[in-house]
Amino acid sequence: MRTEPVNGDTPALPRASAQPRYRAIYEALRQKIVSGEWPAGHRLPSEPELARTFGCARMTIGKALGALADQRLVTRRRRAGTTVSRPRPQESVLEIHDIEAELLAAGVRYAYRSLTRRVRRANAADAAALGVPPGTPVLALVGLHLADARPHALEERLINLEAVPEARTERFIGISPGRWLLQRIPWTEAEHQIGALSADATMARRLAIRRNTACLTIERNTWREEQRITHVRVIYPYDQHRLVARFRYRPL
Amino acid sequence: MRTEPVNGDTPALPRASAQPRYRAIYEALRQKIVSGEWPAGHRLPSEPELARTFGCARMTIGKALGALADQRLVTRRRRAGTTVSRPRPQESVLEIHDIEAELLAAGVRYAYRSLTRRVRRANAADAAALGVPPGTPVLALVGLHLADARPHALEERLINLEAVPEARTERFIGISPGRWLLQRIPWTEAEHQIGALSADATMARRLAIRRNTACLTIERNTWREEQRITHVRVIYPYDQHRLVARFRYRPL
DNA sequence: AAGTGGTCTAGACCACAAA
DNA sequence: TTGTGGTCTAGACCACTTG
Repeated sequence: MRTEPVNGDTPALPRASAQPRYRAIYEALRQKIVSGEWPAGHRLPSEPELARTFGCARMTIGKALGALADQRLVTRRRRAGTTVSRPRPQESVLEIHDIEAELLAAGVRYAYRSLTRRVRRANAADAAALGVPPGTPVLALVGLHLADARPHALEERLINLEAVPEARTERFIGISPGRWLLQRIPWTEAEHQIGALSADATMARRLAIRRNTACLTIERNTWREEQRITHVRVIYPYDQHRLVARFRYRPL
Repeated sequence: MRTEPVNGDTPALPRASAQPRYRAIYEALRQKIVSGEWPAGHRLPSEPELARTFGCARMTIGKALGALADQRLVTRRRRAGTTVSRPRPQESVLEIHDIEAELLAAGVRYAYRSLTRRVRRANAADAAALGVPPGTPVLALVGLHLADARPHALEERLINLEAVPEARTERFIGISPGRWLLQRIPWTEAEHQIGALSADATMARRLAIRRNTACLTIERNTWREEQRITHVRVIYPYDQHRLVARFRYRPL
């Protein structure tokens, strides 16, 4: 039992480096794993033991181990302890960015040009794509994303007017529907499908490419708390666009 | 100053629900944000204030706010406090899974069939793809991923033999190169490019599809701590495969 | 039954950035 | 200058799970 005035334990650390302590510990443990010194299945020392080793509180160890677990480098179970995970299944993550922001970042002039715009009651295809009952009022848009005035991608979009009634009168001049929606509706869930298709005559004309050119497609369904917001399919000519993503082990 | 025997503060919580306290707080705060009650730019109460509100320690609040920050729902800065972020840029994340695991999960028989296998010194194309100096010994593989004995995807792979010398003698019978590598080399960094192409005559023959069929391609470069491990391009016939991913606000 | 991780507390010091 | 988040501690209770 402690009854001293207690000023606050150790001086919270000398903090020799700018790096937080839990991160230094995280790096040290991670090194043991990626170097192979601790192979898959190896059991790490328990939290109290590591706390003694590193001379810190158990909570600090917990934070470091939690970070390793977040990255699937270790598996943690009560009683069973913390063990090195098997090499992660070949799985990674691709970030899908906003087209406009991406183009602006690349230093090209961006514009969205609306091609068609119709308010209608959802037909069978609309209902299937958007996931709403047939008859639901929807806004159907087709437009072009332009980079330096050249077609960059073709967008086909359905907006659920029950979820976003104010879209009924919006003309989308000078703003893409995606951006317009984002300024109003923060989505909470999204589903993506990435595929490929050969451009048909209409697509080819709109994108100024040859027929049957292989194109990349991204379809995205967006929800806001159970309610369907929008369905969009974006078509990229393959030779003009690639999705790129790079991943490090997350540096915390 | 406390000098009582101190048994450990409150009984660590009645724990009415199975849910940890920080998570309940996280959910409560998140609701304020996604409901619009706290719009973008709104400043949240400070940590000590929230601790009083929720009747818990500041650290518990910090954990909840940290989770919100991880998901970009709020921005945290010293002195400036915690503010609601602007609706997130249209950006999401696509998981790229291991082909074999995916097919097995779908309940189909999986097999890898090696088509060609060559050890050579990297030519210019190899060097560019794999990111090693020309002349570096590489293993070049072409193979098929089979689902229920039908071609599912075509894989073209280069392996850096300086990084993985034991691949020189491996025959990849009954195991795909990807899986073989994973069992040996945990990668720490990867870069992906997703694109589309029209199948040429060779691809079409190997995949048993018609020429010029639009295909989805995934290229992946893999590093281990600065060293290049492998480059792989996988080609999927568009009508047989789509990449799908769904994202909720991460439930913590 | 016992040991592990999961969570929590009350308090503290510090770094940083805004006022 | 000052208030904020970032980190840390020593200790505690609890839930889970395995031996």
